[in-house]
Amino acid sequence: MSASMNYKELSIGELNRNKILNAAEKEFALHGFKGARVQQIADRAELPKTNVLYYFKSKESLYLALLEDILRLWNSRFDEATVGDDPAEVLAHYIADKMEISRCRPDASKMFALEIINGAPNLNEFFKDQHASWMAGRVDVIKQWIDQGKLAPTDPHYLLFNIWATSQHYADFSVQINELRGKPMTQSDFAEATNNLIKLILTGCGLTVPTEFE
Amino acid sequence: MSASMNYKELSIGELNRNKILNAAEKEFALHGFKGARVQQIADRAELPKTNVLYYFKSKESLYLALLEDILRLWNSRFDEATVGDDPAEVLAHYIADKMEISRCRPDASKMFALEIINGAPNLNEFFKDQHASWMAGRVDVIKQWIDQGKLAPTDPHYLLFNIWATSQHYADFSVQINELRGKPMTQSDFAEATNNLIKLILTGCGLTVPTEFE
DNA sequence: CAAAAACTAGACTATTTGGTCAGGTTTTTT
DNA sequence: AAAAAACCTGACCAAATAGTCTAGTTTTTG
Repeated sequence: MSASMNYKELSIGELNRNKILNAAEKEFALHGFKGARVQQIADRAELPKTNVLYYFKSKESLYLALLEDILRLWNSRFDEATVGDDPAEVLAHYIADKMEISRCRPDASKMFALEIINGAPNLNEFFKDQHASWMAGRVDVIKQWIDQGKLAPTDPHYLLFNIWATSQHYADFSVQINELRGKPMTQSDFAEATNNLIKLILTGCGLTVPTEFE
Repeated sequence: MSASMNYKELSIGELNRNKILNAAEKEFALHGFKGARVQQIADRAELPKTNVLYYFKSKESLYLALLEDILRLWNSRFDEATVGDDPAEVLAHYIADKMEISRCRPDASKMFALEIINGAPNLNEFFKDQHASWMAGRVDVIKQWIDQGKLAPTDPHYLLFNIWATSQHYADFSVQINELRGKPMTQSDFAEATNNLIKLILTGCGLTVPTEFE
């Protein structure tokens, strides 16, 4: 991007790159890496296929660029929580953040789900190590909360898995959810589901739901 | 299968069909319908590709045969529960059954997950209607339990979604779970996770965990 | 305004893919 | 044992696919 450009306007390149990334996210979310077709990404982006391969040198590099973007979504306030924080506040906000991602970025969630289901062939060791050490840190904080009697004794791993599973389900399984509810989830349905989930998890941990999520 | 055959021995055809179905379940679970390759299914089944297409006339019909098998897995005792039953017993067993599927048939669970994430293009209207009416019936029973004060008030839809999400997560995201735990889930880990989950869900519904799951 | 850089895109290619065919062998039935 | 049915498989084939090449046009820069 040229330096003379103000914040409003994007160069043609930036614009097309965004179009392609958006289209690719949808296609990869629908069909996974192997199943997605460059031509269909191009069609969705309303560009010739050659143009897609001009901006991203291969299907794989496009996929990887997207995956990197998506991994950044996972960052949250919970990352910096310490034993001094209030677990009810921290966990409630963490759950709410996760639900917000499911509502606003369902395709990102689906793409990540497919990557994991497929055996995570594109998540490199750096990311895995980073993720594992994040986990270790969070497990540690939760254990300390339990030791201090702030939280009912429970396995911290399972607690986190349950939070991820339930929140991501609203994105990954949205087709089934909409079919069974008979109507799509509105923003206020999401708010209701979020409070419901916070209540379930927090109650299950012996915590009181913060008033803002009641 | 010929009538003269005893229960022990399978005809060549039955044997090969099983080999193919097992191999295909793995491949479809890894790559989805579009991403799976007939050649790789054949390799995994240790048969020539032509042989796969001898038993199943196309990749699609193989996929559909498998999907039909998998949908039968979803049947459970909960299907026939009525308002007269004990919700704690019924839900605890339902959760335990779901966890057992995740442990024993992870690839079936993954294949189903991919089908839903991909927009359920192969689930026909008959199945969807059947599923929707199952849901309506179960929602009804749960509502009656709530009306009778057997269960804390909660949205029955979200309750079921949460049960599915958490239990299926152990199959669908097993790669991530194993990576973060640093070791694979053993059978007794599953038993522990099951009891943990039952406690979470039941406590969240104001129920007491049946002693067999404590 | 001229040169350079960025962008566009049709034609093409090498490879992969699902699927067919034809001519076999083996197993089952009568 | 003969006929029929079931099973096997190498050789193909047409379509689809990721990616290249080349010859442009447009935009940016000095």
